[in-house]
Amino acid sequence: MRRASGRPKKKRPVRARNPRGQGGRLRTEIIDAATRLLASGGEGEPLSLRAVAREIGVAPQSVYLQFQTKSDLLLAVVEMFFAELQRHVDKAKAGLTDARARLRAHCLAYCDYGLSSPGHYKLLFESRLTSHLGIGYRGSPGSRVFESFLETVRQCVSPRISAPELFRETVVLWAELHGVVSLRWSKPGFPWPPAETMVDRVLEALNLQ
Amino acid sequence: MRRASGRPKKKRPVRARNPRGQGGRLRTEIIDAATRLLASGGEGEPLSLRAVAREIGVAPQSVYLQFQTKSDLLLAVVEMFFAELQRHVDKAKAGLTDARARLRAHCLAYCDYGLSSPGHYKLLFESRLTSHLGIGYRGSPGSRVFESFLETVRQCVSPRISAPELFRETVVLWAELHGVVSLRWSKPGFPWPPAETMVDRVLEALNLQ
DNA sequence: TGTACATCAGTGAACGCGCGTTCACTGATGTAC
DNA sequence: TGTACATCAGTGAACGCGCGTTCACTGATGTAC
Repeated sequence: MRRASGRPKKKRPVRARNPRGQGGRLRTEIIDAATRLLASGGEGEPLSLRAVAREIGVAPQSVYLQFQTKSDLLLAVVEMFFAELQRHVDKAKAGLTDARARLRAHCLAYCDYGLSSPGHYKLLFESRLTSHLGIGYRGSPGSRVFESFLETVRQCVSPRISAPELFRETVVLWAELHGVVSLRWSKPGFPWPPAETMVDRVLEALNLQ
Repeated sequence: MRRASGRPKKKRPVRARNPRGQGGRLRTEIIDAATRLLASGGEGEPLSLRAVAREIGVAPQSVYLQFQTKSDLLLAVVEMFFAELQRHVDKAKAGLTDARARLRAHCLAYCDYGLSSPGHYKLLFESRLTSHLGIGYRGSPGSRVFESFLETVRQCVSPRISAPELFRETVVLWAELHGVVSLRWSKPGFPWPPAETMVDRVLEALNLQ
């Protein structure tokens, strides 16, 4: 995914403009470029609108034809990433029927997403950019992801458990998963046990395995 | 801690230069200013050398009299913050003798540090700035903090536990604490249960309470 | 005791950079008549 | 079938900003003789 040249000197790669009536394609190109940049520039640098334009070979102003501001672009990217995460998790569970196997697959896939796409994960769950983008809980781009996680946990616990208890168990588990991913990127020099080991231990401790 | 004026327009507040021979005082002033800026500008903005100079009322170049580069300044700040975190945790445990009470106090103090000083916590445990500052494990500014945590956990488990098992239990617990703090800042709109509730649940699950 | 000099804590001015954003413009393509 | 015109997908050029860093300089204070 990383560009061949260390520094892109060429400002204007060849790029045919979209056919008349297809200007909206640029929107997808922009989001894709942002995705690529965040995936490759794994160091965690913040995304710049100009870098996205450069990546596509378009003038910086052209981004404004599709997004009102940089924040709007980021919001669109975040929505894409949450959908991506959801697909990743769903795929991992596909075919599994045992509730506990499904939960374990869900947890491991969540970690895998964070560990293989740090740029994407950090934008979703660490960035100051997204915490003030209006992403709260109800109806937020991430809420579907959380709700599917909660349902997956529900299948592993007693049906007589109270809603707050289920919620608490889910959130405690989520915090562990986030810690596994986030700390690993924060302290790469630390002798981390495999993510799988940590996930299995917490599932066992919470009596979910 | 927040500055009275929204935007500091005045570029040159009155400031007496340090007496001859005391130029090194500026070093402390710089670190203090960085501490203040990170504490108040809680939004999570990255620290700039020029902002630090502005905060003290000194020219940007003056920082170079005390630090070779911005990274050196950051390293000094990080060391300060780790020491600060250690003091915070030690203070919470002071006077407690029961091993499990001490561990619980340690965990709650860790969360409290992260929740009350997000700027400091994020620099220590979320920033791209520090993960490449040469902060690994052995001998790193943060290793003392981890080792004291590991010792505190050790007092709560069977003396026959193996070293890798103890290490794993400690790391799993740490990941949970980090998740509790980090996710809360990342998703302020989410209906989080109290940090204490989550800490107590994971301690119970890990049979440490 | 007076003075030349070294030392020290800083500053003035500038460098080149990338950033988000705005305004006026271009040039190809389709459409109305 | 030809042509004037509207629409559309973009660009040229510039704005003001803050950033890390460098180089040459200043002016007060202490010290050697």
